[in-house]
Amino acid sequence: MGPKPTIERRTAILGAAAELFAAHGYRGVTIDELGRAVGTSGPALYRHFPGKEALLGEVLVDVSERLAHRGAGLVARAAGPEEALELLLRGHIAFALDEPALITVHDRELGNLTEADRRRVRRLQRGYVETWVDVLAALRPTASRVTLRAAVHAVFGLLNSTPHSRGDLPRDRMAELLLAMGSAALTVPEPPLPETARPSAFGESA
Amino acid sequence: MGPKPTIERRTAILGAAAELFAAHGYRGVTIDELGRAVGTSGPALYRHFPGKEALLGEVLVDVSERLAHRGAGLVARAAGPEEALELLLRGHIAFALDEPALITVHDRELGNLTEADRRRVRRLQRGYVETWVDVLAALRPTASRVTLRAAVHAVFGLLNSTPHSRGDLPRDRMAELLLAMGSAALTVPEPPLPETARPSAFGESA
DNA sequence: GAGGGATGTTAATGCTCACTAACGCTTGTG
DNA sequence: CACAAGCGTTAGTGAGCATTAACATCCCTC
Repeated sequence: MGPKPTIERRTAILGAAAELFAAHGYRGVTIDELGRAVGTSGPALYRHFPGKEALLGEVLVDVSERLAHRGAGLVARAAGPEEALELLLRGHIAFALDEPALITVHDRELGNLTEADRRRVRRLQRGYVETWVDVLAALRPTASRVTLRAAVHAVFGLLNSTPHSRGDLPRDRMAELLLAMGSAALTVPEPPLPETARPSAFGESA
Repeated sequence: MGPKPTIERRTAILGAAAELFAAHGYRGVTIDELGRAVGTSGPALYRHFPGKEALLGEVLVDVSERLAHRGAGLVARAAGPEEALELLLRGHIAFALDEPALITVHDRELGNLTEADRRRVRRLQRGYVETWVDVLAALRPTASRVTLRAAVHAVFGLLNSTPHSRGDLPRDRMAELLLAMGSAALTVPEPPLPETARPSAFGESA
């Protein structure tokens, strides 16, 4: 065997890739930097991965799977939609706060994936979004799924802003804040989520 | 004079740069693509700009200035903080919906700027954020500015998600939705923006 | 204790790309 | 009418970088 357990090296590389891609973008990171980050030099990577694209693919597929699976699991074990929504929010917030690099890469690097990887990631993302939409649909039966989808994406934007924008706020304070803001945004109080224009009280043809 | 009014060409190049940088990232766009997008070929760019970095710089500084100036103007002409906040929200939403490429680039490409340009853009961004924080501080005197800053960044994340996530929702519907969600997020109802832990009723030393 | 596979290392190799050179057309002005 | 400036064009040119080659080492197995 080689100088280091091969599995450790693999995961070390994936971790470094996530960090570096998040910090400088996929295109802004070189193979040599990646190698140096795990204590080897450049081309040693090719003993573990077929290439740079494969690295990004594995990172993105992994994040997407974790989000989608955890999300589905949380909803499954929730008593009702209210609880499910809270669990989804808390779960996503914890993820965003604890793995900022993964969230950043997940948000930005879709475009640098192989066609095949991109399809896989998109499918997983869609599934995750639909999990949220299902829960919301139970809570707001009058809103269209199109609207709910847009709302969910908007809340993801809110929650995922964390890696870039968390100031001096301690982690848990930030988590509370995001939970409060996300809940509030998804349960808009007065004019409920704007729907298709109400049909005129006078019928279709004037 | 040349085949085209030089000013038109300049703005055409900047427009194409914004679109292309938003679509493929700064690093993912070549000078030749940029030229082709405005009907010339590659190096013609250098008749108008000193280089690729300068292009990105001009785009980003311009967006940041427009946001900051418009924001300050809106607040100045508002009657009170409630109205100011609504104007800020509506203004930012209109910008995000009408210039998705600019918002995207503004969000993602800070890291590819010259030191000098980055400083300028950061200063403008800070100013814009402080405009929002000032307004919010008037509305929620008990919240710390640190918390308010975090909340403002989070709402920017929500509003700026539009370019990536707007589904089939028509523009104006989306605008309403974002306004409702943004307002709700910034005026969290029950547990107000979480603040530093309330000092124990029993005093400091147990 | 010899062989072989898994890992690494340092030198190519070859492509992409920002930027520069060298040269041409067009147009407004003396 | 020259002619100079503005604007473009097509060929370099040189750096950066992913990937591959060729060669060394270590450790597990027989």
